[in-house]
Amino acid sequence: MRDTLSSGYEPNHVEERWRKHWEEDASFTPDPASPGEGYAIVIPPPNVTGALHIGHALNLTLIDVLCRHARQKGKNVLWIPGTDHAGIATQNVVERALAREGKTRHELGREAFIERVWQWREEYGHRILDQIRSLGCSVDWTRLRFTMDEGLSKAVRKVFVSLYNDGLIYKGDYIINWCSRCHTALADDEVEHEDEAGHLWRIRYHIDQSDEELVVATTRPETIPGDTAVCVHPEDTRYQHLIGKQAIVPILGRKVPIIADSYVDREFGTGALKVTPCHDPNDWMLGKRHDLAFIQVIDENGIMKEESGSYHGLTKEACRNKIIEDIAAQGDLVGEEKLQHAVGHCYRCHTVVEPHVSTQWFVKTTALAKEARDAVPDKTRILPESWRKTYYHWLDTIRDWCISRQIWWGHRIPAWTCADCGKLVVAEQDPTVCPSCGSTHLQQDEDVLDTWFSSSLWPFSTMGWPEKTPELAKYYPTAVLVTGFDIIFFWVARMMMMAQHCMHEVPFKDVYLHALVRDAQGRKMSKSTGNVIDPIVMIEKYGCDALRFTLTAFAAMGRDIRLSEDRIEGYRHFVNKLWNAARFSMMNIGETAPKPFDLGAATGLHNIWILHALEEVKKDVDQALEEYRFNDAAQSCYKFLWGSVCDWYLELVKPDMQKEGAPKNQAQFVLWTVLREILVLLHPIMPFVTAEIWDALPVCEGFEHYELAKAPYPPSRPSCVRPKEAAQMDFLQQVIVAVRTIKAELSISPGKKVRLLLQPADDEQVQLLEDNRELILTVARLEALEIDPGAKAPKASASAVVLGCQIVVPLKGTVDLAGELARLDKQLAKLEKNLIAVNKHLADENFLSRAQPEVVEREQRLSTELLDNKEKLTAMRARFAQALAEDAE
RNA sequence: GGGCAGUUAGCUCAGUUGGUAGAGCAUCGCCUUCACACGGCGGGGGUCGUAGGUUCAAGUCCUGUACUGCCCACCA
Repeated sequence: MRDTLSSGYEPNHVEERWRKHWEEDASFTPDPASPGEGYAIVIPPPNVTGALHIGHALNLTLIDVLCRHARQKGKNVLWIPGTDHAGIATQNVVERALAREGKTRHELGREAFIERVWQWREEYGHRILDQIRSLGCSVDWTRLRFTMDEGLSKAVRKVFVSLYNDGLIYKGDYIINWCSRCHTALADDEVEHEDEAGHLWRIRYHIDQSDEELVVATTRPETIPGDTAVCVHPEDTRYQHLIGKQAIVPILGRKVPIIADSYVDREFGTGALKVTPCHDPNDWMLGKRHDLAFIQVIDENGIMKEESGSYHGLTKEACRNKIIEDIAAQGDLVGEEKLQHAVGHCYRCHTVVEPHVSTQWFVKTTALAKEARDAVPDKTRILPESWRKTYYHWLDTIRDWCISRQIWWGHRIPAWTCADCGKLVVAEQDPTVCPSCGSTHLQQDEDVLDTWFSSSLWPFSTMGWPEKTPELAKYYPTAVLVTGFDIIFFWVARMMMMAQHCMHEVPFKDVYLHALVRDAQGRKMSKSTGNVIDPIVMIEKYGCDALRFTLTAFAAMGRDIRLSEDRIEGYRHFVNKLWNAARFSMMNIGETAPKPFDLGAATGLHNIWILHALEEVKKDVDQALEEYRFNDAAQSCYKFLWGSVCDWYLELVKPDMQKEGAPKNQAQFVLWTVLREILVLLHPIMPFVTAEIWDALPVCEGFEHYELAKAPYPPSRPSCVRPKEAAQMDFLQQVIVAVRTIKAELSISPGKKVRLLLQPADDEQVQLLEDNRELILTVARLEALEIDPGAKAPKASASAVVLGCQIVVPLKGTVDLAGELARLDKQLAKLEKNLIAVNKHLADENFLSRAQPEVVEREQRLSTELLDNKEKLTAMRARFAQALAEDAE
C-alpha cells in the first residue's frame, strides 16, 4: 500500500511507473492455452515513418477500452501491435534525407538504398511504438510485428504465388495512374480527386480533303500529339456525315479517323472528343474498342517524348502553354472557357497523377469481391451500419487491383524471367534455374508490391500464418476491427477479400468504423493549417487519462469528433475529481480496512441508494461497451461518480464517519465497495489514475488482492437493486434542493444555518423524514428540523412543496421578505404551466381511450400531484402576503 | 451525377424501443463548509433547420425541402 495521496493528481509522476510495470510484468501477454474465450484485435498498423496523431490516439484508445473490458469479462485477450512498412511513404522520407546529403537512390543502388531504409527504421521506427506505449495501450509487446518481417514476408509470397496459380494475379499492359514524382504506378483508390480551376479549350480540327471542320473540346491540349482519333456520338446529326472520314491533328498534321461511340456526351463541350488512348483512361477504352493506334507522348517523368514532334523535351505543363499558343497563332483556337474539373493527385505526395500506359501486375477482383461482399452482414457486421452500403458499392464497382509499384522499398514481386527462353517463373522460393530451359540467367521482376497487399493479410499473417499456430487456432477470426472509415477500401475491404481466399473465413466478426477527429471548426487537422492537436503534448500537459476520457466521451457512433484543447482540459477536472474522491474515501476508511458485511442487508437510505445506483452503472457500462457506445459508457461513469457519489454520497456519509461502531463501519465498507467498483469500470478508459488509486486502497478481509489490470468486471449484486429506496432518496434530495434554492434565491448565505419545518403529506413521508433526520440536518445545513404535518407555520416564512410535502423556512430575522413573494409567483407560474399541459391531455377523449393505460394513469397521478402542490403553494402565498401587509402596518 | 451523414441552449454535443427536452464548457448570483477553487450551491437560457404527413401523443417514425460536411464517379 502506498502512502497518502497528494492533494492534486499529478499524472506525469504516476503514468511512467505503470507503463513500465505493465511492460515488465508482461501483463498483456496471453497464453493461447489458457481458458477464456479468445478475443483478439489487431492494431491498424501505423506507418513506421509516422508519428502518433490524434486519429491514432482515438483509434488506440477505443481498442484499448475494448481489450481491457474484455479482459475484465474473463476473455482471453490478445492485442497484437505492429507497424507497416508503408512503401511509398517511407521511401519518400528516406529519399528526402538522401537529397539533403546531395545523393539519389539511383546513385546508391538498390541494395544499398534498401539497407539505408532499414537503418532508418532502426533509428526512427521505435518512435511510433514509444508513443503507442505512452497512450497506455495494453498490447502484447512480445508479439510485435512489422509488415516486412520474415514471417509476414513469407505470407506475402505464399499468397502471391497462390493467387497467381489460381489465375487471380496477372501481368499486363494497362493504363494506370502514374505519379511522376514518386515514379510509380498507383492503385485507383490511391488517387485523390479534387476540383480545380482549369480551362476548356475549343480547337478546330480540319477534315482531310474537305473544307469542313470539326471543333473538339479539351482540358488537356498537351496530349494532342498523342491523338489517334476523333470521336462523336453515332446519332449526333451535326457530325454523322463526318464519321469514317479523316481529321487532321493540329500542328502535327497527322491524319486520324473520325469514329462514333455512344460513350460521347452530346451535351458536353462541342460533342466531339479527341481520343488519346495512351493518356486518358476513357480514351484507352475507346482505343481498345476501336482498335486505334497507341502513341505515348508523355514519359514517366512528365516530359514530352520524341513522338510529340517539336514539343519534345518540354514538360507537359510547358507543352500545354506552347501548343495553345501555336494553335492560336494558326487561327484554330476557337474558344477558351474556365472549367472546374476533377484532377487526380497522388495520395502520398499530392503531385498531379498522369494516366500512363505500362506493364503492371494486377489482382483479379471479381470473385474475391463477391465473397467479401456476401460475408456482410451475416459473418461480419459493419458498424455503424450506414457504412455497409458504401462497402457494397465499392465492391460492386471494383476494378482489377494494380499491385505493382516501381519503387524499391517493399516486398519484391516473386516473379522471374528467364533471360534465355523468356519463361516467367513465379515461386515462393527464389529459383536458381529456369524450369523450362535450365538456364541460370533468371532476372527477378524489379517491382515491389503495393503496401496494402501485405496489410491485407495482417489479421492472420501476424498470427503466424501460413504456419498452423496456436494463436490462429485460439484467436482467429479476430473479434473486431476498429479503424477510421478513411481506409475502408484500402484496408478493410481488402482484408475481407484476402481472408476469404487464404483462410476461407472472415478476418473479424465486427468492423467498428470510428469518426475522424477534426478541429473545433470541423476542419481536418493538418500541419499546413496549423490546427493539429498533438496527443503527446496533450498527455504531457493534461495526463493520458484526461485525453483518453475525452476521446472516449466524444466517440459517438457515426459522428465526427470536433476536438479542442479546452475539452481535454475540462475532462482533466474529472480525473482530478476522482482522485480527490478517493483521497476523501481513504482518509475516512483509514489504514485498516473496514469489516465486510452483506451489502444486501445494508441499512441507511443513503447506503442502500448508492448501492442501487452502482448496480445501474455496472449494467449500463457493460451494455454500452458491448454495443460500442463508448460515449455512453464514459457518460454513465461520469454522472455516477460526480453526480451521485461526489455530490451526494460523500456528503451524506460524513455524519456516519464521525461515529463509531456499526454505522461507521457500514459507511466505510459501502464507500470502499463503491470506490473499488467504479475504479474497475473506469479502468478501461482511464487506466493510470485508477490503477494508482486501486494500489493505495486497503484490501478488506476475505478479498483477494490483485492488480487492477487483472481485476474482473464487478458481478451484479441483485440484492442491492432497490428501486423503492432509490425513489425515497430522490424525494429527500428534492426536499434538500428546495431548501437550498430558497436560501440561494433569498440571498441567505449558504453557510447560515436555518430552521426548517416540514409538513409531510402522509405517514410514509413522516416516517421517511424522521428516519433521515440527521442526514437532512447536515446536508441542508439546518439549525433545527421540525417534522409535523399539523404544525402551524409562521406567516413570515419562505416555502415550497415537494410531492405534497410542504417545506417551510421561517424568515424571522432575515432581510429579503419581498423576494419571497416574487419567488413564489415564479414557482406558481411554472406549476400552472405544467398543470395546463397535463390537464389538456386528460381532457382529451382520444387520449383517454387510446393511450396506453399506464400512461393515462401516470398523467392522472401527475395532475393530482400538481394540483395539490398548487393549492398548498397558493395558500402559503396568501398567508405570506398577509404577513407582509401586517409587517407594513 | 450517385450515395451517406449532420442540422437540438452562446459553443461542442447526448437523447436506446415515440409519452411534458439533457450534459460539459461559457454566462449570472452566492460561498475560502475540515476530498477537491481542476471546488461547492443555486439561477438564466432551447417553438429540437423548414413544410407537410402518420399518431391520442413526434427531437424521436414517413415524405418533400433548404443549408453544411464527407465519400464515390471515365463528361473530355
